[in-house]
Order: sequence, then structure tokens, then C-alpha cells
Amino acid sequence: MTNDDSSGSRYTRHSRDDVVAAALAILDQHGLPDLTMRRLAATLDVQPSALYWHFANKQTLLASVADQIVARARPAGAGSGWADDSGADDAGALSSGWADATRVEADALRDALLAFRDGAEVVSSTLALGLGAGEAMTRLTGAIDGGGFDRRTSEIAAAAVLHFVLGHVSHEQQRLQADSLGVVAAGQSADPSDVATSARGREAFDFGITLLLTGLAELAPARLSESPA
Amino acid sequence: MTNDDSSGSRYTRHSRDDVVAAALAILDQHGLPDLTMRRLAATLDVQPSALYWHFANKQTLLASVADQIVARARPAGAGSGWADDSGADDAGALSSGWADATRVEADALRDALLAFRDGAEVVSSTLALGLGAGEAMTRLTGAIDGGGFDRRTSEIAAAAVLHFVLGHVSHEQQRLQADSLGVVAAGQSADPSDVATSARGREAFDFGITLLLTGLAELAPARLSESPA
DNA sequence: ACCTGAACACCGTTCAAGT
DNA sequence: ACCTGAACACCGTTCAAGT
Repeated sequence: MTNDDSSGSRYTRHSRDDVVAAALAILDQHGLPDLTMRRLAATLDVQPSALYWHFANKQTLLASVADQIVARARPAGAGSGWADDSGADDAGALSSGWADATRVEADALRDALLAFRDGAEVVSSTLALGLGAGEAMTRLTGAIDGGGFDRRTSEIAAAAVLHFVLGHVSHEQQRLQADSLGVVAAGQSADPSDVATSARGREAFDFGITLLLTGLAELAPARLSESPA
Repeated sequence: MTNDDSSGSRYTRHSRDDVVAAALAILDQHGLPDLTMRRLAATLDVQPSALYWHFANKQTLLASVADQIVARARPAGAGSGWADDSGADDAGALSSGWADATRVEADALRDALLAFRDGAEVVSSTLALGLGAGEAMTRLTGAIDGGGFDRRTSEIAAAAVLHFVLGHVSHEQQRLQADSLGVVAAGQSADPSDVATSARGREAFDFGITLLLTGLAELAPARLSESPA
């Protein structure tokens, strides 16, 4: 699927993409702590040192993994251009086009992070490197930018949304594995009021996004093309 | 300072608190990657195995470290009770008492996290364990609760604030060390528009908090005791 | 272009035993 | 109550050398 068949030598020599795909598989099935260079090499039938021909170090590898996770956040449709503003939209509580678009991006990002075990932690860890999370920032900024805010406002707001999303999903995923390991602090175990509980998770996520978008709409009421009131 | 002098044996036998204090020192001076059980043991002049008398494992130790970091977020004054609502306050753009109080807590938390290298990451990693971050949640929830929202709303909103704070500061601290190592992705190096830059850091943080608090004030306009308009 | 072999300098954790 | 000694099963990374 991911690889383009490469050359015809029997014992597969691997490409960069092969390595990333194998890393994603380990991440998904066994989690970040088990994603070691040695284990990755073993699943590829290769010596650990071979990986260093493809990647300078583990951090770089993880950045590529983060990249793939975030790339899967593309909401179904095409790559670059959405269809044109199609007539009537079915108005939520806060239904400027830019706010809906931003929420769609945030939801897609959450889904993508949840799709891989420890996904949020991997993406968070590569935030400063400007990969993985970089595309997420671009997409969120683009959505918010539809509101006609000045560029800097859009960027800072997008960063706030991204930080909330990463923080929230990271918490959710920690909870998932803590529960599966039965490791929680005394007097706090299996706390059903925890906002990261699977039941309350989606709800708390939606609320957080709503707070940010509502705040943005209130604070920076730029000339929007819609909603004259 | 932290230890209560203990017994009189010459070669110091250590307490749990001693271990945590030493861990905090390593964290602050060398960062999380250097905070290993073996190195920690060495600075205490003890075998690595000795640490396992005090803590079940490294994760538990880190939770205690997180605890200490967050505990330092207490805004100067006393422990439990603030002084009474002292007369006139100098009104910000959004100056309900609860909003100001929440901002004070968020600021104190950011300062506490920034005070130790990789502080945000340490606290984040123990979020699901209900220590460290648990106290932060309590404090934020308490501040927001002053707005008279129902308990569940206060809790979810506090979690949103906490997730934003952890995500933002984590990014800031990653930036700090990435810059000091000169390790940034090509075409992205030393990006001055990055919201996690030291210059823009505080500004972006304030803006994010404002978005959340404004959104909360707008969405759940509970009967406040103040601001009749 | 992609990989092996061998080494270096580390990890967290367990457990019997000591004082 | 607190620690030693010794071991187990691992890590990430480098580098000369092979094909």
C-alpha cells in the first residue's frame, strides 16, 4: 500500500517509508515504550545499526511517525481545496463558517491521534521540530483564517487550539493505558468524574473547543461576511 | 531545609523527601533525559537498588517530583484561605472575580512549570495518576467555581485550562532546549513567528487563557454576584 | 544504496543478604 | 529502616567494513 514496490531483489531492502510504516505498526500494537530501535530493526529483519542509514536518530524517526499520524487527519475529501461554500449549512450553536471549519479540523485531529496508541504523545514530542504538528498548525490556522482575523491572531489562536487538543487527547490516552494496567493513585482510582474518561472524553473535548471558538468570536469580531447581527 | 534532621548516624541515610529533592535538582540542572535512577542514586551516594526501598518504580518517583513542582505554584500568600475581597480591584478587560482568580492560578502554574527544566513534561506524564496535576486541577476548579457555575462545568473548564497550560508550556520548554541544541527542522529554524518563542510565549499564553475565560463567561452566564450589566 | 558485526556506554528493576 | 552486591534483560548510537 504505502511502498511503491521498489526493485526486484528477493530479500527486501527497505526504504525510509518501510521503516516508518513498521514503526507505526509497533506503536499501534504495543505502544510508545515498546517502539525501540532494536525492536523496530527486528521486525524488519535487520540489524539496529541499519536504521541509522535511513534516519539520523530516533527523534527524527519519531518526527516522521508523527507526520504520518497527523496526515491521516485529512477529513475524507481531497487534499488541498474544499468544495465551494455550498448554499445553506445547518447552523449549530456557533455557526460561522470558520468556526465550523476549525471544529472539523480539531475533531479530525483528535480522531487521528486516537487512532494510534500514544499518538498524542508522539506528536507532542515533535512539536518543536516543526514536522507532524506543523501540518496540524497549518490546517488549523487556515480554518481560523477564514474568519478574516489578522494573521497573527489566527496563528496564536490555532496554537491554543492545538495545545488544548494535544493536552486533552494525551490525557485520554494516558487514562486508557492506566486503566488497562490498573495503575491509579489511591482514592482516585477509576475516577468516573475524570474528564478523560472515555464516556466524558468526547464531551469535555467538545466543550473545550467551544470555549476557545466562542472566546475568539467574542474577542476579535472581525468583519465577517456572514451573520450581520 | 526540607528534611527534619533525622537520626544522628554519620553517613546520611536518606528519606523519601531527600530523594525527591535530589531528583528535582537533577531535573533542573540537567533535564528529564538525565534524570535516571542510576544517576540519581549516584548523587545520593547510594546504589540504584536503594531507591526502590523509597519508591516502587520510576513513575512513582516522577509523580512525587511533579507534586513538588505544582506545589510551588501557590501564589505567594497563605495555604488555604485568601484574604477577604479587598475593596476595589483595577479591572482588566474581563474582570469578574472568578476570571481574575483563574488567571492568577494559571499564571502561577505556568511560572511553576517554567521554574524547572522539562517541568511541563514531567507534570503531564503524571496527569493520569492523579497526583501533581491533581492539585492543579483542584486549584483551577476552585477558582472557576467562584463564578457560580455548576460543578461539572467548572471541572470540565478547569481541565480545558489545564490542558492548554500544559500543552503551551511543554511547547515553550521544547523550544528552549531545541534552540540551545540548534536542532530544528530545515526551513523552520529559529522561526520567530513560533508562538512558543520566549518573546511571544507570554503573549500567546495570555491570549489562550483569555479565549477560554471569555468563552466560559459567554457560554455559561451564571448568576454572578458582581457585574450587573 | 543499503546493510552487517562488533563494540561503547548506558538503562530500569529484582532480590537475597547485610546492619 | 535503609542499604549493598550482583545479576537480568534490555537501551541508543557509532563506525569500519561488506555487497
